[in-house]
Amino acid sequence: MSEPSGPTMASIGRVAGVSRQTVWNVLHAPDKVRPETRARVERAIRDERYRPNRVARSLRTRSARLLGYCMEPRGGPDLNPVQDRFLHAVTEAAEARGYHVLLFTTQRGDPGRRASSRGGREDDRLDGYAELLAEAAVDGFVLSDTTVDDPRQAWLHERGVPYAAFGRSWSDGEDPGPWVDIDGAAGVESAVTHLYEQGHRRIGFVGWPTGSGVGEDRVSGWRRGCERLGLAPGPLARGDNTSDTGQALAAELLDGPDAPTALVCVSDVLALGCLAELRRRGLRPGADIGVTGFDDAPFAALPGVELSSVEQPIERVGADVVRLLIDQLTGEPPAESHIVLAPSLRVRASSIHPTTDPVTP
Amino acid sequence: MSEPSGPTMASIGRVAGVSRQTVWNVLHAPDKVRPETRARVERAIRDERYRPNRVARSLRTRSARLLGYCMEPRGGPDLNPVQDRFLHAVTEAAEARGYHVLLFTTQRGDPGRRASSRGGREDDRLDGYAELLAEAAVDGFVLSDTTVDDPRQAWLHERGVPYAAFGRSWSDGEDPGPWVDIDGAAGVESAVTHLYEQGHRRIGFVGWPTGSGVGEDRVSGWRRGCERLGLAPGPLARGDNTSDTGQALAAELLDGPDAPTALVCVSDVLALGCLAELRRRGLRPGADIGVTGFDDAPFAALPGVELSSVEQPIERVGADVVRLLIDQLTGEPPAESHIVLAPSLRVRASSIHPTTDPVTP
DNA sequence: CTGTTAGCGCCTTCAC
DNA sequence: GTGAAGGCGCTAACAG
Repeated sequence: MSEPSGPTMASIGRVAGVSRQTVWNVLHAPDKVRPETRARVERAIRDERYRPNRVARSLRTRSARLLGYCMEPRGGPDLNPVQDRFLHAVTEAAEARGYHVLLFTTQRGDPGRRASSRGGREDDRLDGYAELLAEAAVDGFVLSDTTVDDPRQAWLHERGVPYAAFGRSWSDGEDPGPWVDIDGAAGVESAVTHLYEQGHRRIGFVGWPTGSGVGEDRVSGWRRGCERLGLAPGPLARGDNTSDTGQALAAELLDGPDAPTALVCVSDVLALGCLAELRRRGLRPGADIGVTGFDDAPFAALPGVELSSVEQPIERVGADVVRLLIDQLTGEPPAESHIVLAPSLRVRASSIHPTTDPVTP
Repeated sequence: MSEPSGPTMASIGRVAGVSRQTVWNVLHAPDKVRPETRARVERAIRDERYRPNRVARSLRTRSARLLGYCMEPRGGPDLNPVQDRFLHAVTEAAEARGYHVLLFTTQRGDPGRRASSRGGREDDRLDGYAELLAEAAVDGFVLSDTTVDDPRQAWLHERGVPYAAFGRSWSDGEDPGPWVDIDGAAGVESAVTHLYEQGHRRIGFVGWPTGSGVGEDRVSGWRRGCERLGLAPGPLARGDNTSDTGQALAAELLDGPDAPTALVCVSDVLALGCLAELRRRGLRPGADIGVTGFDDAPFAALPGVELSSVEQPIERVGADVVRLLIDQLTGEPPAESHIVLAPSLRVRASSIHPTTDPVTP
């Protein structure tokens, strides 16, 4: 059970014939040590394969050098490719600054207290965020999948807990803390512009139900794009984020009074439903009706799908979120606290009008 | 900078008018404390929102209660839905036993030493696994995406580092350590059986290049299934895991001497390519040619795809891997060290023969 | 049952 | 430049 516990500063000191403080100096203030001594200590460090014990360091410095990240359970088939890439980016960026990511989950939704499990009496058992904090297991949190007025932001802000979020808070008044987000409006607008260039003049929008900050942001990009290009905004249909809904909404728009020749969709899943509806009607995506999605989900690039989509620079988001968070932890002056990154359209067959495309000389 | 540091055992003891050891007893050996005293201490713990400091505990017990997991960078569009779900399952299972997951990445492939970055001189800088170990930052590792004779297993085994893997080692002789894996052969065999029941008698296989343990396991399930059903194994084609390759392989098989009426594919990505080739030829998946995939990737369920696929019980795998690992850490008697779980076929349109299906009364 | 005592490995003044 | 001493918060063996 009791492992023979690796080398310590003391053991290195013994080997090198110096005190453990000299070992510390060699590691943290090398110029304060005479070259011969330093060489001797460095040699011992290498021979013994010494590495400072992270736990002991954390206890002393009161910093675990760990960033908490809550994994939301994926309900149903997850078509969102974002979480994986984001986590990888966050992990890599954190490592570059000597931090690691600690994963956790929460069963109940909100952070804060929750009812006791025994007797129904009020209890102070704390949920995931509060628990890790109280245990001093992490120094701060990385948030993602933030929603309108996300309770987590306010909760963390009130307690002065360092955090940084992927996704703005969308709150009207308050500004709880630092975030990085994608400029969804700009992304959608670029899709509108692209479709315009492909010859479309009647561009519809397939969106989510009202109330979602992300969704309204994207709608506004569609409106703005149409306006800028001198187009009357085409018809708009809304529904929840499933491809079945997308199919129904596409049918609704195509059968409506002023049928669009192109559909800009708020998500790839909805866009996929649109593609299905086009196929059902014998219409060719791109050639007959232009379609674009948002997210650049993995399936967008598949043969037989070939969906044009707005791609989010997730790796960049992860790196920036980590920077925002760790700068707080190290007391660095916060250069900026809100970062908006521009996404870019990936053009595929679903939005290319063959005749408009100047391929043949 | 210096946070006013939350409550400690000592401060709780002061509030409750007892020594900090009594506080410890209340937490770890409640029956050793007189009920009144205990009540007083418990009340103080709640009032102060005390939670034991994880870092201090770790230092003392020499156990970080952290499991390391290396995030492999995803090359290109990742169509594999597994990592996300697996990580979530692992995190949840770990939490249930008081552990958390620590994420890290490695730039270089193999664990072990790597060349110095300065001067080319041999250096003892250690990579991700070794580093976390030397720093005592984790107690063990969870592996996934293991390959044939994965170097990580041997490396960890040699050093006596606790670990558990998702994926058997596929090594011929040695048995480096505990793993959980999916019975790929059984999964494929169930696909063969299902296609047989749909009326197919000539069943081809679309596989990966030889040499992959996972791939050969699945091929063997196809052979076994055909044999058991008294069928001569249909034609076999191999290629790398892209849907373009899948399309080419499907064409090869369908144009070959004894064209199959059904295609069992080693992966969903290859199966998707097969579906594309069928569509190109005006053949209907299911009705004309049965197709099955493996993994139950998110896109398999999409409308317009409807691919039958062998689904892996990832959540179960995650839970079992964690159990195998933590049992080692706590010195529990290892009940078993190799767990093989049965996957199950999810039947969708791509493998259902309409006339064979007894729907109409 | 309760309190005393001694570290875990590191960081950080302070003397020599 | 180098060494000595104290403490972060917890665990654990031992006395009272």
